[in-house]
Amino acid sequence: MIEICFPDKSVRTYPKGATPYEIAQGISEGLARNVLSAQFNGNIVEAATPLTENGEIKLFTWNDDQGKTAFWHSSAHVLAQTILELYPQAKLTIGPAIENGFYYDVDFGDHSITEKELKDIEKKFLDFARQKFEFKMRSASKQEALEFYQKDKNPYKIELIENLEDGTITFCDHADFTDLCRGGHIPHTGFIKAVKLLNVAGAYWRGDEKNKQLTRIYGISFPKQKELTAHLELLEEAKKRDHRKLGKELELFAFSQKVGQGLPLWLPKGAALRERLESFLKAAQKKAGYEQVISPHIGNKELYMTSGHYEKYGEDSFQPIETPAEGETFLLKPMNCPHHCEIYNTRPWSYKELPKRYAEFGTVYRYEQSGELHGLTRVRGFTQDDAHIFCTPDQLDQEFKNVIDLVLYVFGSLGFDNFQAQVSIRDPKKPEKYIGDPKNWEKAEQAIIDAAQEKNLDFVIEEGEAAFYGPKLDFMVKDALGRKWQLGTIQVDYNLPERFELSYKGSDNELHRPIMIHRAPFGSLERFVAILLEHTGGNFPLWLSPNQVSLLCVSEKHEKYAQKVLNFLENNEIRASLDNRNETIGKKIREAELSKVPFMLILGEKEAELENVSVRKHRKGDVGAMSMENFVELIKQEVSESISKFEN
RNA sequence: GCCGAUGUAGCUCAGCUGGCUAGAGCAGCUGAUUUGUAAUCAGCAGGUCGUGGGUUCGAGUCCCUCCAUCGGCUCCA
Repeated sequence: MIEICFPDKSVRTYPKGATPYEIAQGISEGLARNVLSAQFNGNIVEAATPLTENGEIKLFTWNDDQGKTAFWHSSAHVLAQTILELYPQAKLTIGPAIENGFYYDVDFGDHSITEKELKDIEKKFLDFARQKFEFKMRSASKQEALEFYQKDKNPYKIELIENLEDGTITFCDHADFTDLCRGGHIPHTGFIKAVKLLNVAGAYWRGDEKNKQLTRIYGISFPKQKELTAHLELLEEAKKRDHRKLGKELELFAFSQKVGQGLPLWLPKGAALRERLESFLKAAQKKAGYEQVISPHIGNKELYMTSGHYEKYGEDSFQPIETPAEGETFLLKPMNCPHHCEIYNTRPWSYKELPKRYAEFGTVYRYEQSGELHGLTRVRGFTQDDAHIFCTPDQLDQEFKNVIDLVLYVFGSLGFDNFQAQVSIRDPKKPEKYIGDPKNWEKAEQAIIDAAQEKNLDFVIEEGEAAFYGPKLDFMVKDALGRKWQLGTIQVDYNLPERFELSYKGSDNELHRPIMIHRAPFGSLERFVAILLEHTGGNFPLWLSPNQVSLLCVSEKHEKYAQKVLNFLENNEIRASLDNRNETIGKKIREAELSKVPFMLILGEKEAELENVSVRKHRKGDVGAMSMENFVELIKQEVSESISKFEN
């Protein structure tokens, strides 16, 4: 007999070799029917794994992330089985579960998969799933494993196995299909009632551009058809919040083929929105002791040779600008830091004067590969809400934490509460990617981790995500479709101060190197506005709304009164516009609603007579009549409420 | 940059397997209407079908080039 401890700390005894499925059966048949996988003594096991020792168990169903992982992992097996059935010449590589579904990377040789073929694959997939094939794990020696795939002429699996240790290799069989696998399956394929293969994409073998490009098939599966339908509806809903669609509809920004790809044009309403974000941050930064600076859009090549950026990105960037006079070479500014270093360098500094905090809404240009461009989130010309802090080693800790506070303040003000903090450090396997003294790197990485811990940030550490000159603390936010984007970023840099020979006079009357912090709470105005659009669906907080109030006259007769109300609002610094077209009031309201303007004022006979306004709120409807003064009060209150919310 | 898909009026979309002067709704313009909380009516105008080439008696439709966009991969100072 073995003793099994449950999450509620209760303990029961079972015969040796009992499986999680049988244990679930002992609790209830319903649970047993729904158990997808389990965790035993901290390891993921299958529902059918015999347990032979005492331990703690957790049973997972569809409602647990681990249950979903097992479900999708198993679905990837069925997809692989289906692919080999329909395309016997295909070579399987890897096929994991992901956050929402699963994929399988396959080498189809010269064949490319079409949409129609996906349908056929889905059909066969469900055919197999319905047959309730059990997943069975078994161990194999390295030799056996290699032989299996040599027979199969699959160089990818052979490469994978060659990197595995003998004795740790396991296979999973279901039906007559076998795959190299670490385990973590649902009991049988019959649980999978619905599947949708979402798209095909190219993906490099082992993620390396130099390797062969494989075909990746993405899919998602569910235990009920209804859940698949709901998921697809959710995706449709998300598309409505796409910032590219909203940006066009709300006339915020546009792109032009003539101007060039990845070069956004800000329309009046979008530019006004940006300006409000800028002044919001400028005010916060002024309070935090920043000073605004301005630097030009091009810089001498020498500048970027000094900074090291030329060596790193010169070849893969916009190419240098040559002047008519020989020997002059300029580059489009790809970042502001070197300029700010030179601003620091304009005079000597005493330790008593540090930290210096130079801030600039600096527009930079980067040659992003064409396939990388994506709406406003990845562009070739964008404006960073950049600043560089030059401080002494003693000040680093406090300065860094102050910046975290500033980023949290900005995110809080705009309602980004579900961000993910990420400490981006070096890739230990690729030291050649980074410049500077490893000792400084260690110091900087530790400083960031300490600060993140002290600020109680819920953070993950990502290897290989650091900038080439230093580690970062990044603030990641998801878009409507769940893709992660880096918004805020804080970076510690020992490198540029060295390269630009920055110094300050210490209390010991000796020259010392300052440390530099790069930081941008928004990241870039472009990306920030994009993600803000996707989060709000275009329903901006009142203080940011391009147009806060639309005045709608009932007929042209009331235009004069409406004009008076408009003047009154504008005198009170409220952004308002007048719709005096010869249209019905119903139509004007409809259009105002569609344009997502927060407030509408209906102005007709009654209002002109009583000198008041009838207020309608976006998505809420009629809220009744009030005096102009009270309406202005209402607006001001709503604005100050949303501002004060993030003042504390 | 790579893999795959897409590109018809300002916007959203029809246009079957190639066949008469390329259609619709919304937006626009003109006129009528002077309107009370999500679309008043009528008329008019608007497209060398992303670009350049090719196949064909004939191309929006088939093939190729390039450009742009979308989904991924890689990259992201």
